[in-house]
Amino acid sequence: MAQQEDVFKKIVSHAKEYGFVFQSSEIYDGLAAVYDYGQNGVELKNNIKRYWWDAMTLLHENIVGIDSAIFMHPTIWKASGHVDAFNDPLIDNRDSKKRYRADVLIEEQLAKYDEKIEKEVAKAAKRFGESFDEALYRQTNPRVCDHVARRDALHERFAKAMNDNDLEELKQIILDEGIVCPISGTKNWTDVRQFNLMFKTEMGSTADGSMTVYLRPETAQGIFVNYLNVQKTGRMRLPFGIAQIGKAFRNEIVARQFIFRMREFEQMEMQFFVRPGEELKWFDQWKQWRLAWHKALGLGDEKYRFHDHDKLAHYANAATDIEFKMPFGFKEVEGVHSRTNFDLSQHEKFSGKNIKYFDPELNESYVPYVIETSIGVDRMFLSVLCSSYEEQALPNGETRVVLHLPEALAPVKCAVMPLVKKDGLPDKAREIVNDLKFDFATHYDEKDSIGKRYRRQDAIGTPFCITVDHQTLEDNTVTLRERDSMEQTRVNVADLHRLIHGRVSLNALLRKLG
RNA sequence: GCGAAAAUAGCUCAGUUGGUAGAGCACGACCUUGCCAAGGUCGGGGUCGCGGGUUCGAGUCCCGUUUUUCGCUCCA
Repeated sequence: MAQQEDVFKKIVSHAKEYGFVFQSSEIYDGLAAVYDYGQNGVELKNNIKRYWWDAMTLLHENIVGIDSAIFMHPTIWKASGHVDAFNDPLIDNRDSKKRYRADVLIEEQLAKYDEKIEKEVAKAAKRFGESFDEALYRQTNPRVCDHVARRDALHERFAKAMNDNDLEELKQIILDEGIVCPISGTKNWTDVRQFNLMFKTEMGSTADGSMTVYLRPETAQGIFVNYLNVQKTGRMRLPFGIAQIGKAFRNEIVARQFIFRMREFEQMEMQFFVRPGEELKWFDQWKQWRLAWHKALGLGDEKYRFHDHDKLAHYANAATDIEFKMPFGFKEVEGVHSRTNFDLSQHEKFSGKNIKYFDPELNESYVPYVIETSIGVDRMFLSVLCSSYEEQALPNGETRVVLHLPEALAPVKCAVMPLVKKDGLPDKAREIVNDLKFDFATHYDEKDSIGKRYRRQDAIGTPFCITVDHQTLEDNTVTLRERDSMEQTRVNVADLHRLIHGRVSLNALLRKLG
């Protein structure tokens, strides 16, 4: 394990050293859990997105894409449940280092009063031979009266504090009630803090005319609120899907593990709209399709597993994660959720608009059920990077660092290099670059020894190196060196395009998916 | 957010009891060479994360802060 974490550190260093990922605002000491993609990282990331987008929109005639805005009407987040679910008043116990939801602690205290009251009333009922309700109604026992009064007062005070979002009052209630940490048994509490996981900003430039808007915490809602626009203008029939790639933002309490959990991240989401009752069939279908998409990259089938959720979110009736074996363990890369008709029904309720789908075959209207596939671009990026990284011992006793990136995803497809920087070889190499550059990301490099240049390309995962030597000037052939095997073959310059294209195009990858 | 550790050149690191900031690699120029990280010469690059304090003097000691890593916690 320690060794694996060591490898992870090296991968993070490698990502920086070779222009894949930089920390945001580095020269200003950085910004926590925010990262920038460098010159090679952006290419790899774009290739991942293209692979996903094409797999969705080209291979499925009933899936189309959209690009919705990051800003959305704030009521959308009330409808989706994010405003309530993402707002928890939290409090820490300094002795046990445990964190609790302040409202839950107080609710538990209320429940204790209820227990006490119930106990006393039951005792009274037994003594006077009354029913429980009769005894409760009379409330003659002063101890019961006391508990009831305190419970009701607490209830009122708690409700007001929650309604006013009064965090100081919540803490005061916890102190006044003498609530202790169940673990440490102490009352050594921090202040109550609000952890709002949604970023807020103001829309409208004047102070009084502005409204609070949120940076979306997921891209899905942009699809839900547009589903009927797409269905009608695209004349879509169920089942159909809408795909979207875009940024989402979460003000995570703890964001760690490099780009695995960031505050600003990118999602690739596809919402698939189906008839009620057919959702679980489609859920299983999408689980298989999505796993096939991952496995086609050839990162290693054993590195994937499903993790079915036991505890389902309020909107779901089935959910699974596709987990990938990162250096720090199996981690969620993608989620496949059966979201029922929760989101669409909520939007119908909150917007007051009819957003039912008319099914011409059944001749009836209904709110469709939704299967969601949601994958984190950055996590996908990390899984590709981690599984590609190798420190390879060479027969000559040296070590090379090589990224065995899937060839279609590699940021640079080929590098053209003159064996020596004289005798017209650079000119010939430039000529080849000027032909290949229209179709492939092509590097030219004449600096340092040829071996060093090969290693540089290995380090960024370039699948092919093309070397121009003196023989090239005579018969127009070059050596084509493969990244993984380091083997060289002599090929005609005229064949380069075909040979490279056959290996690095997304087409080959997509065909594996049918 | 709590606790622990760390922060010195692009990278990896050294820097003694406090006394004028170093190495290797990388980078730039030139020479030599030519198929898997070659050699030589010269050069650029650091207010030692940031801010205070102690001291004649702080990379070094103290306090605060930021960032990173690890553990806990959280993840609708």
